[in-house]
Amino acid sequence: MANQFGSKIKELRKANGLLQRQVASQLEIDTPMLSKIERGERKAKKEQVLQFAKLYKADNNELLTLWLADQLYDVIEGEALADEALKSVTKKLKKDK
Amino acid sequence: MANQFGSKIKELRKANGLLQRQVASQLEIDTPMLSKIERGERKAKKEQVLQFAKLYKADNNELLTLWLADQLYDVIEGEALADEALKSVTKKLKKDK
DNA sequence: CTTATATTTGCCAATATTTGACAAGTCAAT
DNA sequence: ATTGACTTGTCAAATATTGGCAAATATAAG
Repeated sequence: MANQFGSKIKELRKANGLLQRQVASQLEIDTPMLSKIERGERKAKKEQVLQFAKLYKADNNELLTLWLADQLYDVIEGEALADEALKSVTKKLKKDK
Repeated sequence: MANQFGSKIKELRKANGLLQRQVASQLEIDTPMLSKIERGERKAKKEQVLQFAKLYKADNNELLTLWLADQLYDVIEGEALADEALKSVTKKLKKDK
């Protein structure tokens, strides 16, 4: 259930000595929602990812990458052909660029 | 708009000398729906992917891979960090295995 | 153990997205 | 102008996602 992004922002919150209550109010969500985002039960919005980065003095791109990777993972989770598909899309990406 | 899977099954349909009407009835959908799947406007169900493979005497895994890759592509389309995210998830996949 | 605070869980209604179906459209060949 | 193949547009029904609240469960301190 947990995902990379959620684990990361939980860790960052602790490292910054903040409570869910404090962070949640900054993002204008309630603490149950933040709890769910941290545990990967809900997906953060892209805009919120940037807010996390700012609050925690973390790198935008690092968090955005984890956040995107989680979404990719959701697609291939449990798929036998996951790695083939990843190769295929990586290849296509290079081609189009 | 077009995607890899749609283009492939359209090509396979032609190669097998079949009309949308004929294929659609086999899959128990209407021709507008098949048209949309072929053009990437709608997503086929996994079960339908297998039906396509059977009808067109094509390889299950090849079609399933394209179909999955399209879904991955939808996630990263237009994202600046697409390749980073792909790397990240590829890495995670290897690790978990 | 009891209280106080932090986090998590469960649930629900509002909203948004996806779906399947149909009618009408275009296009090419005759 | 008619026919057949395919595409486009629209719609309501089904499904999924969302945000928020109330209640449950931890965690820590006295």
